[in-house]
Amino acid sequence: MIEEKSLNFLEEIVEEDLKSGKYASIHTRFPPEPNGYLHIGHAKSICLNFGLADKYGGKTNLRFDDTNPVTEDTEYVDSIQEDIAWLGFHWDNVFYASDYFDQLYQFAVELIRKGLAYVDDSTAEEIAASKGTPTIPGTPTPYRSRTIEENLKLFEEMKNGMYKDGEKVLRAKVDLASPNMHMRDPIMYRIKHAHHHRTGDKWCIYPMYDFAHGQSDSIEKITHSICTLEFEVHRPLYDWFIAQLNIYPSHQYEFARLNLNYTVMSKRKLLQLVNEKYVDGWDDPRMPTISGLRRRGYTPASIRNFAERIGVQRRENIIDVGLLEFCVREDLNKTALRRMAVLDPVKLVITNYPENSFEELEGENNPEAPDHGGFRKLPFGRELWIEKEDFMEIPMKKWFRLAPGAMVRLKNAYIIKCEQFEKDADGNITEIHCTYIPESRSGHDTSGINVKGTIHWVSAAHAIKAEVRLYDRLFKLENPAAEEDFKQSINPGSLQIITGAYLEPALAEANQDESYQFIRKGYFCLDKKLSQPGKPIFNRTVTLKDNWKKD
RNA sequence: UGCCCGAUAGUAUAAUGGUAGUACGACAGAUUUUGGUUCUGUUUGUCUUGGUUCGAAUCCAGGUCGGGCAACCA
Repeated sequence: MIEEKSLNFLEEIVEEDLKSGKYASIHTRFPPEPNGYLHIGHAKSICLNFGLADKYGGKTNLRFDDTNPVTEDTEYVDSIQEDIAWLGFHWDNVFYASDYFDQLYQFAVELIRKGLAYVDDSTAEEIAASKGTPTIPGTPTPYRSRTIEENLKLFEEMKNGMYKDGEKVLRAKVDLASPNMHMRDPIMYRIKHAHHHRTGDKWCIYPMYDFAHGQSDSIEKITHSICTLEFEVHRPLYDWFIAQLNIYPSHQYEFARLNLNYTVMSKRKLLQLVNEKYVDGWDDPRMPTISGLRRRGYTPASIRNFAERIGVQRRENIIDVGLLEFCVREDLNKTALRRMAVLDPVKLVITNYPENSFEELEGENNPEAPDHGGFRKLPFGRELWIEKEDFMEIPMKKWFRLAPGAMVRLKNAYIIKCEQFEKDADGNITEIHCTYIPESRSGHDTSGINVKGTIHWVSAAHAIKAEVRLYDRLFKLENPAAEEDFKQSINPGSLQIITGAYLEPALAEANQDESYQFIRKGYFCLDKKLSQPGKPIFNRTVTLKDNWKKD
């Protein structure tokens, strides 16, 4: 039987609107402000907006909400488009709120003509004071009663640059006593003599969010304008402007934004991490940005699947990063090529294997793929590198790996037995001596010996050296944003750089578009920014799930 | 304090007046040449108090708790 997947509340609304004939088709939009890079929270919104349109045969616009030239930049415009495309979504149009500045100005004039807007000369402090408090109604400023003619003249003078920043604003005349603070004569336009990344110096007045967003939606005939919960109180204003202007009635719906534990999700905080060099940039692999996740090795499919699994609701939530990690493991397990890499090496000598003699073994590329994904060559010899942590001088209970006298399987090779080991003056293990069982070669094992443990290795004579970067969560606390200073909870060990890792030779042909599972260690990919031909740098995307419980 | 929104296992998310289900996690077992994958099983939940009803997670009322709103930010 086929279980029908239940709809989220927005899908229900859309289906109802389509069924009732309210709309023949739907049109959504994704409206980022180009003042920072997109993060995983935006990915949720992108998947929602584009996903809704895809599912119901509608369209989605990308619209840059660029009404504040002081914080916005084309660098962000470019990165945003790159990230959305990388996630696998296609927009119907790219628009900018600034495309509508002329139209918006006309809308404002129209409201002035209707007596629904006025120029206010008060300072920001005076306006704030006159708005009252949630429990005390606001009071009009002396400018509220200006005539329509005067307002028309002053607003045009504002546009023509006759006033300095902050000298005047245009306000909507709504209701100073409204219990909703956003209805107490909100500011529509402010003066900013600032260069805009698209309109240059054409304008010195810029519309506020409340007088740009809904109007832009309406101009584009957006049917379902989906935003996050904090804009809920703006909805009456959104509807008011549309009603007073009598323009296309777009409707706003709100959902709860994504929160992830052990990270921060505000552009302001992420910008701080970048500016104050706590990270390498917006695309640092520890950042929750889309570009960071991409550099880390996350796949578009894993992020889309994550967005699907977390769902859409109106209640506040904090998602466990473990779910994101699950999604990327699930995806990479199916596709990543298996390779061997020793991150923390110790020499292993097979004393009964001839010196200066090598043989070529084979290893499957991916046990999950049809025909094992093919095989790659694996040179084997007398001297190998293995992981330090795979040897214990005094083994603990349930230890399956190497220890004096113990036997393990070398992955895709032979069973070996540990005969002795050498230590330096400080007690560090420097060399392990084993004997191998010639009849135990993988695929041709006639030894009849069964071992519990299998470890990875690389031939010392053939290994290539590489830098490997291991990442941990950027913050020590589940909810760093709740702290007085979120930077206090930065995890000092979030990046571990290993310069002397040994990789199997097949990894010399590693390419940037592929993910690799370093057997028993995790999923890795080349760092697209720092890796050089001949000097590879690998990023750990995520560890393998570790069910082994010591003790 | 005024207005708005929300509350289902540890975390998310279903059940749309009729058996509280699913995923992740955790725990146990099977399989395994990755202590991976896969498979099986176990565990844990309707914020509270009333009301309506044959029947309430769902509808109503009061309470509790959490979030949002008083930027010339979005």
